[in-house]
Amino acid sequence: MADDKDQEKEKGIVMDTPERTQIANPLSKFEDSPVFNYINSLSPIKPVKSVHFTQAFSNISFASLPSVFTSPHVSSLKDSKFLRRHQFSDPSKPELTSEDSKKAETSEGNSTAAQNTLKQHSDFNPSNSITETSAVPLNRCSNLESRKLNYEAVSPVTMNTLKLVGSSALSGPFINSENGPLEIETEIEGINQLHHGKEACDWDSLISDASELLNFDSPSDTVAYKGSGQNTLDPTSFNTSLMKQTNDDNDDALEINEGLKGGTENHVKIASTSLNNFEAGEAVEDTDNEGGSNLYRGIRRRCLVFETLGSRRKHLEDITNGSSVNLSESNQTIVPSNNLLPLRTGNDSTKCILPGIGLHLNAIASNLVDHKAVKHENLGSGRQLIIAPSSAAFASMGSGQELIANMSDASSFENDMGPAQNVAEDGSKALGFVGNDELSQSQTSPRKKRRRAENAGDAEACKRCNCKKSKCLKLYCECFAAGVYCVEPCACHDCFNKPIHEDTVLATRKQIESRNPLAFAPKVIKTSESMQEDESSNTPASARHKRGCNCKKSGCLKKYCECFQGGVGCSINCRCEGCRNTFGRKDGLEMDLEVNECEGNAGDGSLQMVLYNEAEQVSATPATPSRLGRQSIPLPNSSKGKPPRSFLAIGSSSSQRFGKLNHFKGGLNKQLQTVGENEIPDIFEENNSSPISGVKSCSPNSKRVSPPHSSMGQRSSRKLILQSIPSFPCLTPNPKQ
DNA sequence: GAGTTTGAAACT
DNA sequence: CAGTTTCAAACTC
Repeated sequence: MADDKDQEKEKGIVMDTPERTQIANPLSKFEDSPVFNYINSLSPIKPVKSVHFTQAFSNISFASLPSVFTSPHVSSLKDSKFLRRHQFSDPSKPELTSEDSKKAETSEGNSTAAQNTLKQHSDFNPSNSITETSAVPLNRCSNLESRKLNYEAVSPVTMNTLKLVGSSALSGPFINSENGPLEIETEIEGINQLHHGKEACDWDSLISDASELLNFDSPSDTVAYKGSGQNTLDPTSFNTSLMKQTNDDNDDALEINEGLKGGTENHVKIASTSLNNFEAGEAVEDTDNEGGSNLYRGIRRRCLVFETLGSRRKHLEDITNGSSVNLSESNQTIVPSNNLLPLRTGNDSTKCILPGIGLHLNAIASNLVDHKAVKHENLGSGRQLIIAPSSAAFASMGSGQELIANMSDASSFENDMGPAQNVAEDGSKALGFVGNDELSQSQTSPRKKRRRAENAGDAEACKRCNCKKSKCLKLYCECFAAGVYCVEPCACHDCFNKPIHEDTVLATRKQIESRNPLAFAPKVIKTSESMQEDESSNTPASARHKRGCNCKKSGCLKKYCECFQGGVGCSINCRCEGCRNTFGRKDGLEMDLEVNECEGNAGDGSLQMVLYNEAEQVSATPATPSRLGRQSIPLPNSSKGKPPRSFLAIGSSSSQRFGKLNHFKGGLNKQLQTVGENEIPDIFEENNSSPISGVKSCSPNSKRVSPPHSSMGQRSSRKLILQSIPSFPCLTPNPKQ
């Protein structure tokens, strides 16, 4: 324990939680046990140490976590999850260890049990390991946490050399407990809902869907990996495990975290840990070939992002408190360009992608990661990690195709799963983003970047602002408005919309929200359900602009018009003049026509394709821009946890399907962001009862779509699939359209 | 790439 | 709430 404290001290983290002490005793006892000693003797690694560190680390993580949660809304959701996991992990670990000890005691060959477990892991049969991991304790205890704990225990073994006997031992029990994923899923879902429910309540007034969205958002994470089906790995587990590892093996951590220094190490470590997790995930998932795993990773990443954020925050605080850490360094790491470039040599870059992105992106990233054994060596900080994806991650990638190819490869193992498609799609977007980054480095012109991005990604991969006077702290700034930090590709001047200025950003957000509580709410909200409510809209479109447009000259036919930009028809709320919005005029005539057209062409594959693709794009894109590798701005809780619009998905499936008949080419990008986001939830929501049918009918890729549904449809993963599926077509390298 | 247009956001 | 200004994206050349 002394060692632990020392380490903590070194890291500038003071962790003397009661939990720790509590844990400590049992552990020490355990360590003293002959079995433990025996095991230790067998393994070159020193379990005792590891155990201690694990605890310490958990504690550390604990400490850092709270800071993470300071950030509002989206983060809060995930954070909460994350936090929970950690929390549980902490307590559970002791249990686990005790369990292990128990097992060891019971088992004659004390070492045998451990060895067996180790073997299982060491054999590295990904599927096996995964299964085991996933084989969560059936206990309805519904403790994801418990599961997570289990995962934690397992993961370390799998990934690193079996250091933790206890963990390995633990895996044993769970192996048998393989439960239908469904059950687990439900559990998870329930939990998620619980978590999200809180957040949602704030929103409900504005958007009834918001709650769903929220649920969808994070749940999707869970769902995602649930959906993956059998093999569900808990990201957190990886994180924790990795964390442990990092603590245990400073060597490893150090290696990974080269360039990180002293006080920053804690945070950095966390980040790196997450990266490690990815790696681990890779190992496990590589063989897995299931989209779910990817999705799952997405979750992890997301957590990572938040985690990193939190850690970063804390880190900063620590630093300010006199820690040896170089603040500037940490901050700088945020900027991808510096550190990232060196890093990425081909494969490495892929890992960078991981950072908290949307599911799609996550999936992409995960895929990439899976296929590429990457080392996240230079990931200095969480931030870097987060941002890395954009610039660094793809820096190596020459062309979008390349990226896509990679992605497709990665996705290929997903077996025609929607996720794979998503991946590809995302990849293209990401590519665009990447390309932008690349370009950004060489080219200073934002426009150029933008164009490049568009070209490469086909859709604006992410938001890139060009603010000159607003400091990116006003809604003028697209990044800020979208609830994301500006990244390198942005050509903004005097930008304050960066993690470094998180406080400022949050304060500004609060201020703006105080003025307009819905300022950061999605501009396009689903109205399909509310169609009845929203009598103003006769149109079939299910989404409408929140406030409506005020166009005078554009006729609502250009992206100047927010309605058009959002891919939604104008509504009664609009004060536009001469509205000719192809997605639906104020009078709703156009929409009706569109609907008829769509329906009439139901038999026409091409037409359907068009519709579907558009819809897909909508759904897909939204996730990417903000999530694509960019750190989302933690929303102030005070704001009632309104998610950044990018995160808020208020579905409008119908609008997508019908309203998008129009050939909206230029405006898709943003449209996607708002509507698209919305779309997903909507589909999810509306199609819940008969999810697939709706999609299938219009989807050109029905094949791809249907399989996932059918196979996974029973699970909550279905939601995820739906979401991902839509996105696929547009991004695919060779969209039929 | 520069300049113009446009409409949202911010301000009064 | 209305009018004006500011701003940055969208667009055009």
